[in-house]
Amino acid sequence: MDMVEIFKALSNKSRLQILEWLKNPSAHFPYQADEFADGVCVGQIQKKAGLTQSTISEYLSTLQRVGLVSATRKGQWTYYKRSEETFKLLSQHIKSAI
Amino acid sequence: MDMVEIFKALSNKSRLQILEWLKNPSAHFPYQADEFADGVCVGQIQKKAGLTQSTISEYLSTLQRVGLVSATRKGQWTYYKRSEETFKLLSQHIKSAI
DNA sequence: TAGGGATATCGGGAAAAGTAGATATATCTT
DNA sequence: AAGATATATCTACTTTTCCCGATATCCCTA
Repeated sequence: MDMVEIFKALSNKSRLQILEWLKNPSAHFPYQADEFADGVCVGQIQKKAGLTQSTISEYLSTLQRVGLVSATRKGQWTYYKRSEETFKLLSQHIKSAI
Repeated sequence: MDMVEIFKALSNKSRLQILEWLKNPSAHFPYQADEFADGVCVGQIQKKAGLTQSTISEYLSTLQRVGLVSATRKGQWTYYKRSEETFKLLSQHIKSAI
């Protein structure tokens, strides 16, 4: 875990917001039959965030690079969901190491 | 707790390092009779970090602004120490809210 | 009260991050 | 194979961060 990079990724209102939405997708995004098993696609997140497509795509890739979310490609869509394990480790790390 | 600002403060190698040192001052700084009751003074931190005095002073003030450390002025020295409560809250917040 | 030491603040140049528009790529549909 | 749709990447501009040197402020002691 590169702490500096993780904290950088978290140092942004929009990215934090996205992570919160992804914590409970059904509360924040339109109905999906699969109950968001793979997460939420870029377009939905973009619509809700109100930033451009390219910005959101980059933000998600930033979050993925540091391990806070994972991506699954399904056809023309890429679904992103939280990597809860990373959050757990991060929380522990803050308690023990930092 | 302004999460974005806290994460920004943590998004820097040197500041993270300082926080780690302050976690156990006697392991990282010269002997002090008071067992670091008020923390460590700016000069000691600066010497160890190898950055300029102005940079360290600013870094410490950044950490203080977001509540990660507290400062105590004693004569011409300012001692900084960790605010453990903030770390606890942060760790919890990451688990529950983000 | 003058000098000196410790810390804080100010001003700036280089590097990185924030964000957009344009374009490329991948995939689906017909 | 062509067009439409979803996402990723590239380029560029603006804002912020990283540090520094210089200077100001605070406090101690002779």
